[in-house]
Amino acid sequence: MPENQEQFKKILKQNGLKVTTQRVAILEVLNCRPGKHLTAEEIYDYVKIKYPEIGLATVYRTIQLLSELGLIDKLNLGDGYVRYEIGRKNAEETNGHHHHHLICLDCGSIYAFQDDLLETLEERIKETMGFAVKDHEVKLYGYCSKCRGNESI
Amino acid sequence: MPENQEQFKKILKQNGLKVTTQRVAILEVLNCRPGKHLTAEEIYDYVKIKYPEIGLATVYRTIQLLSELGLIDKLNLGDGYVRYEIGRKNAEETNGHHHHHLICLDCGSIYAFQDDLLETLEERIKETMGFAVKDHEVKLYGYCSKCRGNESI
DNA sequence: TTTGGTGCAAAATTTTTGCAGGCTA
DNA sequence: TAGCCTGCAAAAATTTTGCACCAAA
Repeated sequence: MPENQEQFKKILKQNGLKVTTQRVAILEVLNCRPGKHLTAEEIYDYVKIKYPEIGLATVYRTIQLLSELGLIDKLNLGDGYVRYEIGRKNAEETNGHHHHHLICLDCGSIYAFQDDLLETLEERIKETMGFAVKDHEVKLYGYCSKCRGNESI
Repeated sequence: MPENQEQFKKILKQNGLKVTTQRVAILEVLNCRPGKHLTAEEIYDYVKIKYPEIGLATVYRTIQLLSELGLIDKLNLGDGYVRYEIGRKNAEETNGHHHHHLICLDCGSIYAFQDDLLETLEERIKETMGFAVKDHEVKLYGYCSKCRGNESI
């Protein structure tokens, strides 16, 4: 993550933005938790551990900024909270591949999986509807193995 | 929609719920606009045309109820609003098939398309992860034909 | 030094809840 | 008639904004 951090600073500067302690700290929180889906409030709580002076407004302003820069991804998992996670492009592990979410209707657990299955679909849509797909988001709702074991659904 | 309305009343009764003017009116608003994605406030405005006495709280309570009954679908199109549309199972036209959304990053238009492509994926997930998929939601972000014509993106 | 960024508090939004009265079954 | 449902208003919860001060470049 040190190299990741350098990358981040460069991106800020390239966009005429300043590198502040708060911005680095917020990205760090998300970067240390790939695959975690945090709400603004949760990010705020984590950042406060290291920087208790930070304000919630700054968290909101920063995640909006990071989201626009494509450094973090905004998620709506259907539970009424807007959530964020480190951007696909930045998380080394995911290699820039899309990943999607499995949401358990019983226990609420969220699992990630990767798949490039949609590529053929996206091409077809471009041909038939003239719509050029740039990004996608897939959510599958169902019951995870744990919950399927517990009860008979 | 008259037969649809009978069906709706039956469902309410089956669940021990009462058939009220407000509930019928709200479902009617959504039922008359298949494919439209309305926010609670928008639903409220439409219903008020016929029933000016209705309260916003009732709209919220009712859409939550209708959503639980599966009569309407909750949508998060990423624009910060929670939206609703008539449920797949009830909209005759869609035949109960899943439909997904194309969201234009430029003009914000939302198009629907149908596809059963995910079925093979869902089976694979069940086998490999033990996760039984019951429903899915797919959003594709990109640029629609109109916007692609206007500018060179 | 200059400009953008931050913290705080207040405001704005969106959604939920409590309660007295009204309507369905 | 009994109990669910509604409207209103107040409360909650989440996010945005204004402003004076502070910090990065």
